[in-house]
Amino acid sequence: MDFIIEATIKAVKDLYGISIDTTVINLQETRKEFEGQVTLVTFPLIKYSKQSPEQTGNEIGAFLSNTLPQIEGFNVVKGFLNLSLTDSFWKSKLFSEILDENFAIFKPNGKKVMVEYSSPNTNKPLHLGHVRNNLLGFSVAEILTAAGFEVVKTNLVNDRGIHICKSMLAWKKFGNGETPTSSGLKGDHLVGKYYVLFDKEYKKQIEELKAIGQTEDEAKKNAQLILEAQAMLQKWEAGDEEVIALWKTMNTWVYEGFAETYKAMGVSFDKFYYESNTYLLGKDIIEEGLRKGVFFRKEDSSVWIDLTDEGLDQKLLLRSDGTSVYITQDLGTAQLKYNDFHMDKSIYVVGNEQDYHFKVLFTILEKLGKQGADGLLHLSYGMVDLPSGKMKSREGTVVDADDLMNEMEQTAKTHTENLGKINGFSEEEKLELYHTIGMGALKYFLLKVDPKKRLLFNPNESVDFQGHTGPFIQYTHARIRSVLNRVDTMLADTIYNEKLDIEERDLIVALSNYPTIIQTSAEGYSPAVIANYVYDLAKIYNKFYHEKSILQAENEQIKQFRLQLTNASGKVIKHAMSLLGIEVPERM
RNA sequence: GCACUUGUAGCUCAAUUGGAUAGAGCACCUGACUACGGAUCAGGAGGUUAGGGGUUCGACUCCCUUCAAGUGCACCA
Repeated sequence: MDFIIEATIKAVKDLYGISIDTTVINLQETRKEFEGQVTLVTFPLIKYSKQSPEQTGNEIGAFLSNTLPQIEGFNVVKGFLNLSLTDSFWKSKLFSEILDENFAIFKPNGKKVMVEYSSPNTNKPLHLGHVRNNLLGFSVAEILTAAGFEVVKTNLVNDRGIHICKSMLAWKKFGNGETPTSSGLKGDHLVGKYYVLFDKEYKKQIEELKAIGQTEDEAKKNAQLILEAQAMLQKWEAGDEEVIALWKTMNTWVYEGFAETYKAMGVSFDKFYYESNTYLLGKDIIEEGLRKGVFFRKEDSSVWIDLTDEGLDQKLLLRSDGTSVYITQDLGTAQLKYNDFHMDKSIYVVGNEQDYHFKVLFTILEKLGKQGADGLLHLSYGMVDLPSGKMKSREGTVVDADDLMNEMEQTAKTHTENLGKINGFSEEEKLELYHTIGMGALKYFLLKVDPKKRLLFNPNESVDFQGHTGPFIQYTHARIRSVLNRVDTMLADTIYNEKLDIEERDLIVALSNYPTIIQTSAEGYSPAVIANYVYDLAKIYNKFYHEKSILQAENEQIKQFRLQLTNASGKVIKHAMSLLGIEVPERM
């Protein structure tokens, strides 16, 4: 709508003799209850016009409809100037933009962005919280790619530390050599089972110690199991062959399990980083910071940074014994990633519980003057809560990712069978469809919510398949395909003499917004923008579909025109859904 | 206690980033042509945008304040 903005600037110049900036021009889509498709808000302009908002609207409206052939009429309601664009404008919008094969395809912008997401621990299987993280990360990567960025998806695997040793130790003590093969358990679930078992046995020991007079804190420190786990960690760090071998074995099980889950979720990565390789990094950055005077050393020789000027605290960066803390290795890893890829932006998809950590991390990197520091972003998302509150693995209230996905497929199966519309599907096709629909429902459910907001998931009320849902949009696509599959000749006519019906025009307007929507969602790193758009689009298409006959249209020209509209809608729906990582079926 | 985030219909979410009479879905009620797929469409009911104050032509949006919920404040990761 740039031409309207330009013309408005000219209008203000010609009418009132003042040059204005584009920023004071506020264009928006006209509300349904009024005539017109584009609305100019006149309030910001009245200080130049020195007229009432109505008067200003009328004067600019008259100017615009006189100078712009695309505008056929206008009306002013309060301070809002509603512009009606001609049919031929909207038709050419459809024929020359929307139906063009390059529609909504952005040229590469030459910028590289890294999206780090997933980043699991290798001591237990993934749960619903991870699912949100993975879907968000993947979708944001798709959206940025569509917006013209070169995207590198990375996964920083937390594969070492005391928690890993806990499952290792429990397996060694109580496992009797159990393996995924021998037990039939998925690798990550098997390892997770021993993590839980460790906790159970550990608690028992704590109780025993308390019974003989130790305090809670003492008991936690002195319990045999935790001492053994700590000893195991030390052995791991010392490179003890036996411990390393066990670690490798169990991690391999976990990776095999994760690979399955990732595949089911439909996410992927370009580069894996492992903390077992990066946990010692960062010490040279400590030296650098000390040299530059950004960090300081206390008498006990621990190293700190003072961030009180930034409204943060003093932060420990290196212990008095010279060993690193968490943020030390994050500093090192940030440097490593930059050295590897030289990206312009680096996005960390991590829950909002780490807001403070990332504020500190980014501030430090900035203070050090690190390259790429200005492109760092914490994509902070809200926790997934159950009606009972937070998920707690130790209390068994986690929603397991694999279980959840299976349930979704089962529900999809039940719905589909009840409707009985898939005659002729092979068993394989059926399974694929159930997966597509079940995951569509789940992904849409999680992605339609603004990332920064917390999300409530009620396992007892299954995710809907009707209304504002993934399957609703998938269904719209399937119906579009069904119509298109019934015609054997589709002409690419670009001449259309009939008057546009409201439903047709509304659809063109919605379709034409798509590139802007991609832009907006990329700028805000928000798949929810796409999700809400594609739902609106599907609704508008369904309205059109219901009101207008396509195959039985009044004449062949109208039929062909509506087929093209249908075709364009199907393509945009499919593309937008793909940005959410959701597939759309041909039939369902 | 301090810091950050959030609070919109009974429930789950929107609101073009300060614009019109705050919109959808679910649930509830009513209706839909012998037509291209009814996982659809149309209509009804449902709101003091947590409360109060302020800025503005205009506030769900910005500022102050009270309340409520969540998260973070380790020589843990």
